[in-house]
Amino acid sequence: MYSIGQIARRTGIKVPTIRYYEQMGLIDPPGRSAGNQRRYDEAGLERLGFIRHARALGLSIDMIRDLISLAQDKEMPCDRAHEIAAQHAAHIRQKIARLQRLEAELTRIENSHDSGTVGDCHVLAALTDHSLCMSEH
Amino acid sequence: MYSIGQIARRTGIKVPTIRYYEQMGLIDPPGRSAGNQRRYDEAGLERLGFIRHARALGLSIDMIRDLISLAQDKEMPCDRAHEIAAQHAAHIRQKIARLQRLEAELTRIENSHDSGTVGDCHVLAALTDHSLCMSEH
DNA sequence: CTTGAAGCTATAGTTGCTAGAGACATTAGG
DNA sequence: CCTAATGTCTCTAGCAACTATAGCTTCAAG
Ligand SMILES: [Zn+2]
Ligand SMILES: [Zn+2]
Ligand SMILES: [Zn+2]
Ligand SMILES: [Zn+2]
Repeated sequence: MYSIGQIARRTGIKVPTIRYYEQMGLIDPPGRSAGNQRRYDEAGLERLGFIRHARALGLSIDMIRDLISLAQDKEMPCDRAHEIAAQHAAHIRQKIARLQRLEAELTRIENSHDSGTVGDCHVLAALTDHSLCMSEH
Repeated sequence: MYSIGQIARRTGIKVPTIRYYEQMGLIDPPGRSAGNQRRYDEAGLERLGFIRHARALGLSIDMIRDLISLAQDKEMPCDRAHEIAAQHAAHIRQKIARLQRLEAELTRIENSHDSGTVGDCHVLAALTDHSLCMSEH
């Protein structure tokens, strides 16, 4: 039996975050000590490890809840898990593409040197005026 | 004189967002009609255009507020503007790098095929266990 | 002068936590 | 066994940058 602090140390998830995950329904409410403190078993530890890794990979709380519920029955087909992963990967790729467009514009803006006063600052002009941009973003 | 709705249409910023920007101190509170409705002039329109483009480039409200205040005096040196832009570009580059690491892992996970049941799903296993990952993320 | 669209304020919800307050529980040392 | 230090409890509020709703007032066209 682990206290919430021990679980926090072992998983690297902060104590309030663990309570938050419980509130969000990602973990089953654990048993309690005589004094009403949470006591976790190995299953709880494992579950939190899963959540930690899934969050580190960028999955949302909702996706994680779905994955957990469909992982309950080992006999079920896992298509939905693949679907969630693919959907998330697509989302990440979109984000990357958008950020790369921003990065290109920002690099261009960064490299435009000027006389050094606000009045004719190329950086400020470029931030103001999208028509100076080379692409959409 | 433009109403808030006209400004919204011209800038592509939603009406509640314009009011929010006013509350955040990004735009000077505009004059009001006899019936207490906001009335904007060209300066207000231009300011909102600046905010819109800066937000589209990913700058935070705080950065934008700083840029606006330092752009007030045309005679001042613009070093700080360059600094803010560079700082933001660096931040975007960091984000891209992190997302690319995630993307690599997710692609690997996506491409791992399996028998199709939850019990031995490679996707679920990979999401659970970081030791199956090829890199940090 | 009426009516429907647009505007007003204030409040709450979104996401994924994080930080505090104030009270109670546990544990290690003496 | 007692005490002090640390840990844990619940509840509430805050972050960023909006978005949505409710209930009301104002505007502009016909
Ligand atoms: Zn400059
Ligand atoms: Zn642009
Ligand atoms: Zn599978
Ligand atoms: Zn991993």
